[in-house]
Amino acid sequence: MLRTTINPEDWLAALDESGFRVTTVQETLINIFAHSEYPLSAEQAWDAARQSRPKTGRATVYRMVEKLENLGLIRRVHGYQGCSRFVPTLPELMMLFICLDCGRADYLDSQPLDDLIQHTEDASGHHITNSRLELFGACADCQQTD
Amino acid sequence: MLRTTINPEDWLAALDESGFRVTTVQETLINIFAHSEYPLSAEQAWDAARQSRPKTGRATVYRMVEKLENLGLIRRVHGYQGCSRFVPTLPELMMLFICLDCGRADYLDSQPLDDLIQHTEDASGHHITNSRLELFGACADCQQTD
DNA sequence: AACCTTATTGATACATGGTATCAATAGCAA
DNA sequence: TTGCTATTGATACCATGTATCAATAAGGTT
Repeated sequence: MLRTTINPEDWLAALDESGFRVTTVQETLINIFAHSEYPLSAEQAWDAARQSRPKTGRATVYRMVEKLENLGLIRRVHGYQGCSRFVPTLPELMMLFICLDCGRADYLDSQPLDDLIQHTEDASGHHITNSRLELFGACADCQQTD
Repeated sequence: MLRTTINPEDWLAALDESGFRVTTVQETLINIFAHSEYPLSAEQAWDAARQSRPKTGRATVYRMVEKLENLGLIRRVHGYQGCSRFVPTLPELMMLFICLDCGRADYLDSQPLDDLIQHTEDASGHHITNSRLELFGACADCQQTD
């Protein structure tokens, strides 16, 4: 399962450029999210953060998750063990596939989705500003091991 | 904005056929959901139910919402004022558009989504069993009144 | 390097949305 | 009508996320 690389440095730079202070909590959480193959909840991120930084506060993690989501660095996964898990965002790869077997996320080129949106705008007359597409099933790897 | 008709009788029949008892709470809630143009939360449905049936319990409404969702009669709308609002399901119309202006839901023919899924399966090797597509923006009506 | 300003943090209390429990009620089949 | 039991309503409870506020620490200034 192919994963385009995510660079934690870029995320810290994005925070810096947005006028936020760069802190150790941020570094910790960014590394956790950027390196996880699986959707993570804020609670899971909190657990992970305290392993390397024990006094990390719970509210802080929730605040950071919100900030990262607002900056578009992570995105929420809906309908997979609730709606409170997040995966890193990969620009240009807005189609998300989650394997219901191994739980890993795969990112797919969004051109088909762009085409679908264009087609739908033409057909319906609605102006579409935002979309969410999530696909679930068995990934190529898990089908072979079944 | 076109809406295919929803028949509450069919919903009651679906409950009956699934082996559930047909009760007055069910009738009340089914009518509420089947006739709403807007995504409704369980809490909103509870408020609506008590107007015609004052002693309706909160837990009962949550249970019914879960049951209707499991039966595929209503579906959850994600990312519109949280993730806890529901709209009636229209078979064959799985593409959901929500107007961020007036809040109404529109249902679109799902053929483009079926095509996208087929294309993605071929391209990625994943087996897709489930999908969620939601589109947001300004509906045709609201664009004219702006 | 020491200082200042203020964004960020951590601890706590709180709010919201949803669930478990269980006695009372009401479908429905005999 | 009766009896069985699914469903309901009231309550207490739990999980997830948020508001508050004093303490801390970024990072610019001197």
